Amino acid sequence: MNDEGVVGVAGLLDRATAQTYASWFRALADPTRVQIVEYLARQAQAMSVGEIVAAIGLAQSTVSQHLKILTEVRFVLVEPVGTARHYRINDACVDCFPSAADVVMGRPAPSPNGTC
Amino acid sequence: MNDEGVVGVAGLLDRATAQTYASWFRALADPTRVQIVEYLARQAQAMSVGEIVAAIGLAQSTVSQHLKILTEVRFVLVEPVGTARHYRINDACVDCFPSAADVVMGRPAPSPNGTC
DNA sequence: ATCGTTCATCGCCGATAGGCGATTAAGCCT
DNA sequence: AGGCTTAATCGCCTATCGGCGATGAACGAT
Repeated sequence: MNDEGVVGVAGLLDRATAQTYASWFRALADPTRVQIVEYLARQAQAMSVGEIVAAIGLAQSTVSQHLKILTEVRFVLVEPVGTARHYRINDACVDCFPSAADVVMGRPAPSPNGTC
Repeated sequence: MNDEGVVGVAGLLDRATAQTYASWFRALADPTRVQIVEYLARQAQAMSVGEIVAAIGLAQSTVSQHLKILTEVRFVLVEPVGTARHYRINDACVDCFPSAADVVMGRPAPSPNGTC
């Protein structure tokens, strides 16, 4: 992303990286989305929208909108199954999102990330 | 926070915890704030608003507003020094924020957190 | 007391977010 | 074809965000 290690000479995090990280954090800036992601992360198999709606307890349109936001940043992946759609966590993000949190907190991530 | 490990029987993350985490993520949902936090995290000593304004390149009122948001979630701590104010990273958050990211991604944090 | 410096706060703006009901679209099944 | 189920999209609402200039408050120095 940047040969200098994502940090410019002035000691400021690369703007593009900051924007990417901010988009990830914004995707989780809502308690409902935090619950959805954490819920999906602990499920062995993918879940339908109906199941997620039942677990969350908000309107179907609302949950669908949250799922759209989560898929746009690829925290969550979709697969159409008949008339339903199965949502599951993106395992790549399970690794690289917490390491982004480390970077922001001043701990350069040692692991080879770039998958996300 | 919850004897069952922050996760209810239905397999949903505790709403209060989700709200707290969401407020943390919302504080970093802007690229400028991501840059400010990462910048402060790599500084040995606290920085004045003027120095941060110079580094960021936005209006003083804008930076001040961002700093207010970051202090409200205690990612950043303030100390008045004469007519200036020195901002620095909250070391406790350096530990507990990435572990919150782990929790959301389905990895229960093993470390004893509760400092934040 | 007055000025200069440093920073927070206010008011305004356009843009975005989050919730909902209603509607549309896409598959399945008779 | 017709109806049923599932889920995305649309439109509307209010609320919050992010940017800015201008103003105000606190302090040090003269």
